[in-house]
Amino acid sequence: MDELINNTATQGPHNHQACMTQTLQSAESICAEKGVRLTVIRRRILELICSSHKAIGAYELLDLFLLDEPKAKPVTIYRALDFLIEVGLVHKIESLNAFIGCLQAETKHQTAILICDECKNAYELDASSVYQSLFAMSKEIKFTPASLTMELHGLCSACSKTLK
Amino acid sequence: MDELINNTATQGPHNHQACMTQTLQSAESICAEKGVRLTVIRRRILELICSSHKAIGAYELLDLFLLDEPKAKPVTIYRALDFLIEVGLVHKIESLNAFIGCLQAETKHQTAILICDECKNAYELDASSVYQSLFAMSKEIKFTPASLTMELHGLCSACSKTLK
DNA sequence: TATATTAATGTAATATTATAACGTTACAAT
DNA sequence: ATTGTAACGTTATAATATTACATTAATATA
Repeated sequence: MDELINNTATQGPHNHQACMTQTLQSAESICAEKGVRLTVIRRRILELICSSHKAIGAYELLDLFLLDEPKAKPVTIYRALDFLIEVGLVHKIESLNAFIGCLQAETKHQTAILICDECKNAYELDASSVYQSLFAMSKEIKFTPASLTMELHGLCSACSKTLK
Repeated sequence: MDELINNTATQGPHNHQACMTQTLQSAESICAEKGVRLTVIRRRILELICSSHKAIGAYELLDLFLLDEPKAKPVTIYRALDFLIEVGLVHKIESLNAFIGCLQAETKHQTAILICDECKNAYELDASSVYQSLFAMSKEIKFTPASLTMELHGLCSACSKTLK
């Protein structure tokens, strides 16, 4: 059944330090398993992305990364992002040109991204059923589906209340 | 029931001149009804976008527009695009930073965009059922949905055959 | 009809996002 | 140790999009 992925984050404050530690450990083992290299740079960029659940832009990321590595250039960030996206550790939010960490990179998943336009937090919702139905619809008209981008903008629970 | 919108375009060659004429006439009446102005510039940009079913970038559009208006600047294009999108005559494809004309702007619609990665033609599929189900899922976790971006990449019928 | 008001456009500059090209270094496999 | 490949450094630039402010056109109102 479809369900929310990073539910701790949506349900209010969570232990973010633990969340990050877990994400990074998971990233290590995923890369080990795939035989790809989570270098110091890549790991650091992932860490920066995962330091919150807000979507972050490449140049914001660069600004943060520059604090460690004063000579870093945009391409350093984009290369790391390409890698992290390829491996499935990060998602790009196309409607924002920004990036979020993936909290369930181990498992093959078909998710919709929920973006709060107020606080900018982004969540992933498992939407397999929706994928299936859209893929089926497209196949009916002989379209061969490859990849689906699904981004739902709106207000998260907390922000909905605040703005009431 | 969900169904393909611009099916003539997916099913093979269609009378594109008629398709465009109809789209532009429809645009005129939509703007009249809404009490907004489809100026010469806006109409021309819409015409350029609708001259094919391929997604077109803002600067490609500018190159075409410059043939008429040699002094045009990027902002001219973006302003027209903002207007056309606002009115619902054009959609932005976020995953391509490109634009397509909307073939059913009269009727309120909830569509997925199908993008052929080979020929770049883009279609709209009515996906109300998918919208409903995703909106419902998001509400279950107290997320207040506002707008949904759904872009399915793959291969259209014609290109699937060709590449076989 | 004159005038005020708002919407649209002109023009220049610049911000933001992303990639290309090419050299160098680090790592891994023989 | 040598060699091939992957990662990174460095510079430059491409591609996408917006801001700011002046001017003109359209519409509304006196």
